[in-house]
Amino acid sequence: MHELAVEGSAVQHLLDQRAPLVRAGGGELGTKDQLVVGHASTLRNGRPAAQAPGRADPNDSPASRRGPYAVASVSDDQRSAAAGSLDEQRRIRADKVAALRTAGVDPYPDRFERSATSSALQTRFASLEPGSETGVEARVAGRVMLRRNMGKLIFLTIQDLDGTLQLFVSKADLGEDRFAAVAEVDLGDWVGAVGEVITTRKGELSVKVAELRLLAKALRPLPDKWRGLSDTDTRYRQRYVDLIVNEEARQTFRVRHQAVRSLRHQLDEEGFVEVETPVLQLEAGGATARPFVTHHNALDQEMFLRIALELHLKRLVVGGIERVYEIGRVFRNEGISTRHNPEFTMVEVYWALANYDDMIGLTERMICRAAADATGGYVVAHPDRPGETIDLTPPWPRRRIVELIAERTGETVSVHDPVEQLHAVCDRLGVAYEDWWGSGKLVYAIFDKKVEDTLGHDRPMFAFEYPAEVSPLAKPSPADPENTDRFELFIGGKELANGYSELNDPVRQRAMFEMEVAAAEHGDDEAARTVDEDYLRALEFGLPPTGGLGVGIDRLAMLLAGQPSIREVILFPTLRPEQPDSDEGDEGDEG
RNA sequence: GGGCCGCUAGCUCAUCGGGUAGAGCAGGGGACUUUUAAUCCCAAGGUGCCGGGUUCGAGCCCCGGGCGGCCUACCA
Repeated sequence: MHELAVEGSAVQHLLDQRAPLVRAGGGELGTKDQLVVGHASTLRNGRPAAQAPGRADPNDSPASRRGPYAVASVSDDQRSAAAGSLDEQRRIRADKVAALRTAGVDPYPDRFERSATSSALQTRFASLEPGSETGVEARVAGRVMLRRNMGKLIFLTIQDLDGTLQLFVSKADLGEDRFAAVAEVDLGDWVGAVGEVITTRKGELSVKVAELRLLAKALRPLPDKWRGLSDTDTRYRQRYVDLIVNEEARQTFRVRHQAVRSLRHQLDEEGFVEVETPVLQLEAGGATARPFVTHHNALDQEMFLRIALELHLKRLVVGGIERVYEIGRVFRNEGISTRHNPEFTMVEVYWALANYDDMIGLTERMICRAAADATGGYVVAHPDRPGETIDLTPPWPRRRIVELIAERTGETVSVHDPVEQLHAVCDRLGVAYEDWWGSGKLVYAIFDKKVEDTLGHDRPMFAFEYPAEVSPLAKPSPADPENTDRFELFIGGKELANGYSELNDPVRQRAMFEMEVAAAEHGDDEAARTVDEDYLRALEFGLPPTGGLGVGIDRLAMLLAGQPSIREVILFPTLRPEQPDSDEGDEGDEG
C-alpha cells in the first residue's frame, strides 16, 4: 500500500508534499463498496487537489498539524487517528475523494447548469397537495445540510443561496450502484440534482432525484446540525462556517448590503457622482485619529492609510464635481471594541452650493430610506436596550449642543466662557481635561462625556453648533465665528453621522491646520502633524459653498440589523493572530 | 489599556470536597421505502488553551502566558 514512490511529475510531487490526506489509506474502506479501488497515485490532474486541506490553513490546531498526516512518510499504524476525531473524519472524506478519482469521477467538476433555486421552487410550488407529482423537471444545487438515510430511501436537505430544499432519493429510481454513491455523500458536500419536482406524503416539496452529482467534496465536518456554531471567536475567524450554519449571520449581511445599496440609490437619484480616492496618502487628514503607517519601497516614502475621505472629496468639488460621494474603507490605529474596528466603512458626501442644513435633510432621507429598504419600516430595535425600539420616522429633532448640555447637566456653558470657568464646570461634572484646551474643546468635552450617550434613544437626534476649536474643517457660523455650522446625528446614544458647512476660506483653513499642528506639539497624538499644503492650494482655486456629510456604515448596519457588536456586521473583523507562532518569530511581542 | 468571566471530543454542553472525564449531534458498523434535528441497536472518539507550581495525586487549587466575551477608557 505504500509504494508512494511516485511518478516523476513536479505537480505530482507537490501534491504528495501538500496533500497527504488525499493519499491516506483507503484500506479501512476496503470492505465497503466499489468505490474503493486504490489510492490516489492515479490522480489524473493535480489542480483540484492542489487546494487540498491541512495546509496554508492557520486554523489547524497544533495537534492536527503535528498529527500523523502532516508527515509524508508515515507508516500505516502511525496513521490511525482517533476514531471520530477531526483527523479521522477528514481522512475518511479524503479517502472518498481518492476512491472517486480512481473510479473516474471528478470530485471537483467544472460546472452545473441550475434551472431553479430553492426559493424559486418553494414559491412556484407553494401550494401542492401532499403526494403530488408535477411532471416538472428541475436542476437544483446546493450544500448538503441534513441527511436522513432510510434504508432504500435517502432524504437530503440542501441549502443554496436563498433557502433550503429537500432531495428525495429512492433506490428503486437510481439502482443499486448509484444509490450507494448517494449514500457516500457527506454533510457539507456540494451537490447538484436533476429530477422531478414532487411533494412527499407529508407534503414536503422535494426534487425526486434522477441524477445526483457531487459538485465539491467537503473534507471538514460541519458544526452541530442543530446547535450550530456559537463560539464568537470561531464565528468571526471562520466566517465561511458561520454563514453556512447561521441564518442570522446571513440575514445581518443581507441587511447591510441592502442598506448600502439604498444609500447609493438615494445619492445617485439626487445626482451625486460616486468616486474613489486614495487609500495610501502622504498625510492622513480629515479627522482626528492616529493613522496606520506604512512604507512604499520604490518611492522609499513613508505613507499613511487614510483616516477619512474628506480632503480628497472636497478637492473634487473644487474640480467641479459638484455632487460627489465615496463609500470607502478608512483606517484608524486606535482601540478595538464592540463599537470600533480598526478598518471601517464610511460614506462621505459633498454637495456644492448646499450648507449644513441641507445636509441634515439629506442625512434624514438617506437613513430613512436605508431603514425602509433594509428592514421594511422605520421602527428598529434599540441596539443596547432589549425590548425598546427607536422610531426613525422623520423629521428628527435638532438641538444646539449648549442647550442639550444645560438640559442634561444643569450647567450653562458657552464657547465664550473663560477657560477657568469651564474648568470649574468640568470639575463639578467629573470631566477630565488638559491644561492647553481652549473653551471650545472644554465645551465639547462636556458634551461628549455627559450628553452624547443620552441622545437618540426614542428617536434620532441632531445636535448642532459645534465649537470651531474641535471643527477645523467646518465653516464658522455667520453669527459667531467661535462656533461652526456643524451637526452630528445620534441614534441610540451613538454618533452615526457628522456633517457641516465646509470651511472654504483658505486663509482660515491654514490657521486651523496650524492650530492642529500646535495641538500635536502639545501632545495630542490624534491631531494632524502637518499642514496639508496641497489641500490649501486646492482651496485657493476656490471651493464653492459646500455641505459635507459622513455616515458610519458599520454603525448604520448595526442599527438596522439589530446587532450590538460591530464585529457582527463586518464579515472579517480585525482579530488577534490565531496562533502566535514562536517559530515565525519576526514580530516581537511588542509593537 | 484596566476590571470581571470563560476556554473540556469536529460542534454544543455536562461533571467533581482536588482521585487522570460524560452526553447529544457529527463520524464508524448495522436495521429501516416517506423522513423533517428521522428513529433504533452496536462500537469508538479527550495533550481538559499553553507553561510552571503546590500535592501521594490537578481539568479543578496557586502563579505566569495565550485567545475570546462582557463592562470600562477613546474615536466613528
